[in-house]
Amino acid sequence: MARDSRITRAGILAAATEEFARHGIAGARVDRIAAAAGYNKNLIYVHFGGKDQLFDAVYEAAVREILEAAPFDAYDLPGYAAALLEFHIGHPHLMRLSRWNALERPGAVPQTVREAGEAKTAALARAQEEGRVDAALPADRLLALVVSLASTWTEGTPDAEPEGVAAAALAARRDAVATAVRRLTAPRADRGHPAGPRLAAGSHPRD
Amino acid sequence: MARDSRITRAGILAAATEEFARHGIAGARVDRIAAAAGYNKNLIYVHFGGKDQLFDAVYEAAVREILEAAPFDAYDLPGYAAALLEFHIGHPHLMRLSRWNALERPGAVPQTVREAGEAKTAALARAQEEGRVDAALPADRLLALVVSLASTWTEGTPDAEPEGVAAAALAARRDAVATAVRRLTAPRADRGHPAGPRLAAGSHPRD
DNA sequence: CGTAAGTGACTAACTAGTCAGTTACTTCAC
DNA sequence: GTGAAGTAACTGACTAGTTAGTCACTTACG
Repeated sequence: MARDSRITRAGILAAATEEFARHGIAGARVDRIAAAAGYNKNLIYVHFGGKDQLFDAVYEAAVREILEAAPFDAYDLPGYAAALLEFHIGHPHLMRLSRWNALERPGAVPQTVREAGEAKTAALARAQEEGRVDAALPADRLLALVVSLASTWTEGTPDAEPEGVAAAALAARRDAVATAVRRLTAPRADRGHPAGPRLAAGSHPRD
Repeated sequence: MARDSRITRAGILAAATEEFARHGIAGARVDRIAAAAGYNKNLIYVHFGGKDQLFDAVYEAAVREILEAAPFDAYDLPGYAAALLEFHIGHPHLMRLSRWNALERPGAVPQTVREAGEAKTAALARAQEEGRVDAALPADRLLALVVSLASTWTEGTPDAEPEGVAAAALAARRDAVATAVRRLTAPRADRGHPAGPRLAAGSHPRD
């Protein structure tokens, strides 16, 4: 029997990731996590403090994982979006955890995520200034749209399939996302100066 | 005291919508719904059958509402996306209900949603054949991307604000979405598509 | 007075969290 | 080496509070 607390922590974390991803915070059961990990329930309280703090740990680890797996590249946004989509399809847990967190804890964005977002925005703004990314939209808005495109067909959307998609379909979707991001972000030579505020023609869709 | 069962049903449904939108299925409390509606808990079981079936009723009603509020227009996709975003910002409940449903009941897409999606795809495919929408991507994939763009900054995403956004910020986001959708869907003359592509993008995103 | 609408009290099952006690591993005197 | 002592890891049993769902009964209305 393993008596190393690091191994125990890791085992509980793995079981908790599975449980939280599937059922969310309110739906997760501490007993189920302990049973799946093969440890006594009390260890969860000893090692993590409680259900909520266990979720914190799980989510934090998941965020760190995706930040490593899909590094941001302001000079290749289509590639970045494609990598993001591919990672989400291959690791559905992370997107589910993110969605649960957004729904069950409105406004509770982890520090890690916030910082990473700011760094991405800054890098994107730089790329826009250099003329390598279209500058019609400000960096923060553009980034949100790119990430949104990369989240198509992922868990938590109505278009997500319960089971894995065929490889061919996945490739087609990845290409679709890459195409969409390219059209959204490729610099447009004919458009002139990037500073001009030429948004949606300033019309009034609704009055 | 109202003794009309239709009024009772509506009252319970309204309270349940609020509760389910906020807490999801697992997190919702039947007692809370009954108390908020001002009726005895047992009426929920009499009128709806149980917690799960109550959620079904709530979600079905919400879906019908959004289908009415933001009718699909394959010839004005930027306007459609903008209207969708605006509706979601103004009525956050519906997006939250949709996300809860996707997370807590994987693969359980209501018939209404499925049918509406098929109709939209068909209409979009027609618009592509007519050359009024870019045809580089198949209709179903293109539609998913457009809806995804319209879901940026809505509930259930990390970018959603807990409280209402300022009117100016909302307008900027709506225009950003419209711009992105236009770039994604406007017919491109240089693409060498069989159907003669004509200028479809008018100066107004919505009529 | 018959019936549909509504109520209050109840329960069986569950659930997060606690706690006294046990087990295995390390340290160190001899 | 060896065994006593100390300690971190771990366990089983328990509790107090919740929760979905039920049921016998009452109320209002035509």
